[in-house]
Amino acid sequence: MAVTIREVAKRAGVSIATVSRVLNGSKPVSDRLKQRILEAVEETGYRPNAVARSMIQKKTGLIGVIVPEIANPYFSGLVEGIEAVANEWSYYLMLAISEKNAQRELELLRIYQSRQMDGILWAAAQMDPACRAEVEKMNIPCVVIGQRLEEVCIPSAVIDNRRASYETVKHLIQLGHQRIGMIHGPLWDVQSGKERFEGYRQALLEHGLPLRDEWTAEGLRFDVQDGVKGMESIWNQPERPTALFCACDRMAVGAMTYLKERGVSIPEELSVAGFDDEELASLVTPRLTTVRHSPYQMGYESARILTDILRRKRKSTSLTLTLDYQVVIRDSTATCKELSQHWNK
Amino acid sequence: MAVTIREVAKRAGVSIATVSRVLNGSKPVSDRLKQRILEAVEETGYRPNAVARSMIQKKTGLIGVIVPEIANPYFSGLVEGIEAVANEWSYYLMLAISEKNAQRELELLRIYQSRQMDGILWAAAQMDPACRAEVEKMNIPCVVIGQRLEEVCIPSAVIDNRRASYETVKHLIQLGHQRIGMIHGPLWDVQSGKERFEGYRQALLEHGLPLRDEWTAEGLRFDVQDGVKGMESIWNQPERPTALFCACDRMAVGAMTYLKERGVSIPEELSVAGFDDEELASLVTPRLTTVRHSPYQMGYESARILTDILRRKRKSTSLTLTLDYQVVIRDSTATCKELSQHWNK
DNA sequence: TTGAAAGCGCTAACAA
DNA sequence: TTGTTAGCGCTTTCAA
Repeated sequence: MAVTIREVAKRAGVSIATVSRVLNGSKPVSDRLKQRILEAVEETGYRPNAVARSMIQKKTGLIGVIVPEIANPYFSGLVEGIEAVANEWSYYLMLAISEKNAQRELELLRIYQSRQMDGILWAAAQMDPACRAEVEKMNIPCVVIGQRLEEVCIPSAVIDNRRASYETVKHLIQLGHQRIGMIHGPLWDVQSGKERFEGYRQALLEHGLPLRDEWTAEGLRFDVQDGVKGMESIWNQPERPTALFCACDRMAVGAMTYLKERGVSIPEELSVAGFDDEELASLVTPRLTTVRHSPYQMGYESARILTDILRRKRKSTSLTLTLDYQVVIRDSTATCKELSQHWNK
Repeated sequence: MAVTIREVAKRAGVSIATVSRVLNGSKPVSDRLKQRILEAVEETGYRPNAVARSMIQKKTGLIGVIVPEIANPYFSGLVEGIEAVANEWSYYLMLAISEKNAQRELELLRIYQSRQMDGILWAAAQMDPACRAEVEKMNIPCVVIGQRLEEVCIPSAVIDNRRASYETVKHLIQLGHQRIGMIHGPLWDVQSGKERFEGYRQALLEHGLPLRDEWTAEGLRFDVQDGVKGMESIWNQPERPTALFCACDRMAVGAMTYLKERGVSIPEELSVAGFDDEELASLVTPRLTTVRHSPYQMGYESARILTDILRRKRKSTSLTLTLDYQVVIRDSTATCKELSQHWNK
């Protein structure tokens, strides 16, 4: 049996209320008793039961975090940013992984309600109707990360994936590329899948360039292997693109790996651009042109919004915080060879 | 105010005990009442208060996890492995980051006791005496990850870092290298710092090779920058090593980056080996020789030990689980040039 | 099969 | 300044 406040009180010869007051500094207690109580605490190794306290105070000091996965620098960076804010305001985190499974996400939202989280941070890959309904009717403040939710009264933090993709593809176009392919993610993934693809699509359309199925490939897991496979299918087309945009750096690196193994030189024969600017991007050869954004900052800002709400510094109403990004041009993209040959004529 | 069991009971016209019995299936309840209660639950959107339940049952179903950092593939892999086990046995996780700060680790151990964790998983970078004392006297089962604790009665999971380093350096020696340097981590980091350095040291000594200060460098953060700086100081020595062992892949990649920028070819002019085999290792050029081990498995196995203890399938006594590793030879290490020249004479 | 009532360990209102 | 006591929301005896 763990030591309780009763035992400490008995040992110090005071009432449990006095012990509580000393430990919480909630009311003045004479130095003499304080001394005795502190000694009794020390002797018994008493640790106040935070569960009992939560029960009375109707708050747990806990923030529930839901991420699709964690062994991915994007989400681990996110969690790190969240942890920084939690630490700052003395909140503690519960962490669960949804595996991008809507059923599981719903279950987790319910479990976090049951467990009386003070707030919830939810990095949602998609936005399932049942989950959305749950979040809307739930009476725990929740910030959704990576999903715009303007129609409902839930704050969220995102980056403008579509615009970032658009700009990256535009960079390729400005280098003279006319045949631009893409390895994209699953389109049900609203943020990194759909929006990034749409930005690509829009850039091509607006510049009157062809959007050809043979030059696009879908990867389901945003990993290196997706990039290898995607590149293989694209590279085996009779007519090849001169530039490739990938929905994430890992896909881009996979594509580069495929090409390197075949002695295709980058960017001479194919320009490649990625997205995310993870550490990897500047370590591969050639260094990857990509979109830099900060998952840490995303986590930090989302958690700030949540703690602001919890501290009643802010209302829990609709709000979409759009964070910055930056297209970082490195060595994997270059002027289109065909174009320069054209000039040389 | 959130809905309580009282409200559900009133609505269904039964006692709160009956509601509890239906929701927990703890005792038989007539179908008629069961029906009414389930409806009332549905109508009110009642979510049982898990905090109140924990209070009575004296268990929370929570596992407290402490890691030094999370935006690092080693620890995020670890957490993923832990999560898999937690999920399997319906435990939930609390996650906190210690930033390798012993003071903070102690605080976290106490907070987790206060918060009534059923068990604790602690990835300790060092082993501070105060923390060790806390863990020993604590009456919550704890598994320490990455620290051998045979003297105390605490289970732990580790890999044999010293032996893995030894073997990697031996691989370099077998390639004919006689002048072998190392970029190591801080020596207070028992696992990745001290043990890996000792393995290197032992290999040199046993083979009668020189251990020279000018060929070793210490990095404090196990990052790419540590590798760049370390390589710089080593490469600027009048006499240079022909091979380099690094305490982690990032350091190795940093060293390679430094050399590449100076047009030094790897492995011709310098063989480089790393440790960890993170994804990065097989994506850089040349692909890195390194030590493969699995943080996921480490997390999984540690969590298994803990859940076994919690399910009373295992006693909470001393036990050190040593996981496997494997030296993966790739393209960044090759026969010592000086040796082959020697042969060619 | 059901209900009444006694706590779990603590905080906070009320009394002294 | 200190102690007494009433719960927080639930599970689990015990009795009916």
